[in-house]
Amino acid sequence: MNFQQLRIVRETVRQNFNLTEVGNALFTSQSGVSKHIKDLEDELGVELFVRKGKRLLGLTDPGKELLEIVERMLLDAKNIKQLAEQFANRDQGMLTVATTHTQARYALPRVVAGFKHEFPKVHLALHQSSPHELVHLLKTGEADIGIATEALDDEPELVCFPYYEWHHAVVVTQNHPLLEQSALTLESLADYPIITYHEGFTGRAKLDQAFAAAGLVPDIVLTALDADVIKTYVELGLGVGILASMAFDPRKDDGLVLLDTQHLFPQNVTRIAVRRGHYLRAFAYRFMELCSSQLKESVIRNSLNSRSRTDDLD
Amino acid sequence: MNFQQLRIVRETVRQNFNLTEVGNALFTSQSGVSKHIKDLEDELGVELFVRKGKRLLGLTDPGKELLEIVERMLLDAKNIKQLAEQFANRDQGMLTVATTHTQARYALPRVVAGFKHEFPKVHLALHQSSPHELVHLLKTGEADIGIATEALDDEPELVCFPYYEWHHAVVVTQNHPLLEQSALTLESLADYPIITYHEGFTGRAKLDQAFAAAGLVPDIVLTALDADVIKTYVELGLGVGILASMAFDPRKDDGLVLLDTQHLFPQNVTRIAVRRGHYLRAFAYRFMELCSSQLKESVIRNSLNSRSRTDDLD
DNA sequence: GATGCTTACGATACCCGTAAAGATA
DNA sequence: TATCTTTACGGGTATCGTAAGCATC
Repeated sequence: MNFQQLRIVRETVRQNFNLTEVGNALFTSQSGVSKHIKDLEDELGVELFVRKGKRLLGLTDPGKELLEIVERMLLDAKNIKQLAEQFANRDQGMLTVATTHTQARYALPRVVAGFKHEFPKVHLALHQSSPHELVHLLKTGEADIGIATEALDDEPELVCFPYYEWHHAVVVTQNHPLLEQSALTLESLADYPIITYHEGFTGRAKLDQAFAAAGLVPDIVLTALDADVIKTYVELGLGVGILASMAFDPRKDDGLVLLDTQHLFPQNVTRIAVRRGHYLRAFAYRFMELCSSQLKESVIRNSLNSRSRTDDLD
Repeated sequence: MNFQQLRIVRETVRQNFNLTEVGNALFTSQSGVSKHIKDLEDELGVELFVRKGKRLLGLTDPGKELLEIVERMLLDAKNIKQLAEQFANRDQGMLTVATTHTQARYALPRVVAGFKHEFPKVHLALHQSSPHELVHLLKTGEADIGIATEALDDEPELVCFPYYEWHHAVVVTQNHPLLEQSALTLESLADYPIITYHEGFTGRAKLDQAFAAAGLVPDIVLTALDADVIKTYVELGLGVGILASMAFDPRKDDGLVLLDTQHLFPQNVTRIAVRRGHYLRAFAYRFMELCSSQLKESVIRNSLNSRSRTDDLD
C-alpha cells in the first residue's frame, strides 16, 4: 500500500470511475492507474470496485468504507505538508478564502487590507463563488476558509463561527411612492414588483420566510446574484430592491434611497467556516481573528477538536 | 513521503531516538533509517529531530506536531488492512483481549466459551496483564479490547463502557472471631491484619478510600495481584482477606467463609475499553455484546464517533 | 468505430543493505 | 574504545510510460 494507490482510489471516485481521466488528473499514465488499483485489491484481498466486464461502475461495500479512511489519510498527508510549510516559513505561503460577492465586496475589503499589511509575503487568493460551490471548495480542500451567509451550517464536515450580523434593507428610486409612507410594512412592499437576490444567496431564504409568514406572495420580477445588479435595475425603474443594507453606499448610489427594514425581516448571520481536520496555517487563524476579534486561534482550535456542531460563541 | 518514512519517525520516538534499534525493530538497515529521516526532513524542509552533533535527542516542535498526525495515519493504514480482512474473511481472524486476573478467571470464562462457540475460526488471544500495562496495549494497538476495573477511564484515547458492577467481600477462616459479630463494621475489620489486592488492582483504591473516609488506617500485611494468593494466605491464618466477591466459590473454598460487605465499600465498575479510531472486526463487537447485551455494535460505534468522554450508558 | 481497461515490456528511479568513515560517549 | 550516525556505492526491485491487444458501448 502506498500513497499513490490511495490517491488513485480517491480520484477514481471523483472522476466517476473513468480511469483514463484519473490518469490525466494525477498526471500519470492510465495503465499505471489500472495496475495500481489491481495491486491494491490484490494486497488487501478484496474487490474495491464494482465492475461490469472491464468497466468500473462504482464502489463495493468494502470500497466505500475504505474510501472514508483513505480520504482522512490523504487529508492528513496534506496536513503534514502544511505543517512543515508553517514551520519553514511562518509568514509566507498561500491562503485561499472562498466567499460570496456580498462578503467580498462589502465586508472583507477591510479585513483583506489589514491582512495584506500584516502578512505581505502571504499570497492571499479570494475565490468568489456561490454558497454551495463554496461548501464544495472547503470540502475538497481547495479553499482554507469559507465565508457566507448561506449553506454553511448543517454541514457536519465543516465547523462554522458567526462573523457578523446584518439586515436586509429596501432601496427605491427618489420620489418613489413608498417614501411617502410613515412606517413601511410587508403589505405595502408586496404591492410593488421586487428585485432581490437569487434563491440560496445572501439571506434570500429569510425574505421568503418573512413574506410567507405574513401570508403574502411578493411579485419578484428579477433575481440577481449581487447587489450591483439589483441596484442597476431599481434605478431603471423595474421595481423595488431588497438587498443587504451594507451594500448601499449613499455617496455612490445617489440616485437611490435606502429604507430601513430591520423590523420587517429576520436578522442574518454571516459565518466563517473551515473544514474539520484541515490543518490551518497560523496566518489563517489570524485572518479569522481579523474578521472577528472573538475568533482567537485557541477558540477555533477548541471547536475543531470537539466534534459537536453547536459552535456559536457567546 | 512514504509509509516507511512515517513508520520510521514513529519507531524512532518509540526506540528513544536510537536509529540502530529502529532499524532492528523495523527489520531494515540502520543506514536506510538514517537516510529516510534525512529525505523526509529535506522534503518537508523542516528539522523533525533535535540533534546534538550526530546523535538524535528528541523531537523538535514541528516534529511533535507531525508525530501526532503520523500516529493517526499509521493507525488508519492498519485500519484499512483490518477492514479488508473483515470483508475477506468475515468469521475468521484474530481478536486480542487484554484483561486482568480477576476478569480472566471469574467474569470472562462464560463470555469466551460463548464466543468460541459462535466464532470457531477466530483466534482469540487473552492477554493477562496489569491495568496500566493493559492501557498501553490498547494504545499501541497490541490489544483490541481491554477489560479492567482500574485505569481505563481518564484516558482520552480510549472509550470505555460499563461491563458489570460488583462489590468487595471479606473472607475469613472458619471460627474466626469476626463471625461472631452481628453486623460487620470497618472499625472491627481494621482490628485485624488484612490481606488484599496490590495498589492499582481490582478496586483497591475504593478500599483505601472507604477506610480513609472512616479515619481508619488498616494494617495491610500482604498485597497480592490476584484472589488465589489472597485466599491462600487467609487460609494460612495470616489475616483477613478482602477480595472481589465473585472470586469466592463456596464449593471450592470450603475452608473459608464469605462475609457480605456491600454496605462497607463503594461499588466497583468493571469496564470494557477500546481505542478511539481503532478499526474493530465485526466479531470484536460481538464479543463485547456477549459481555453485556447492552453493548450493541451500533451503540459502541456511536460512542466512538462522538469524541465526548461521558460514555456511560443510561 | 470510439472509448476505456488490461497486459506486456523496456527504461528509469527508488529503496535497500554492505562497507567505510566520521562523530560521540 | 565501543557505540552510533552519516555518506558512498552497487544490486535489486518497483514504478512509470509506451504500445499493443481486448472488451464495452
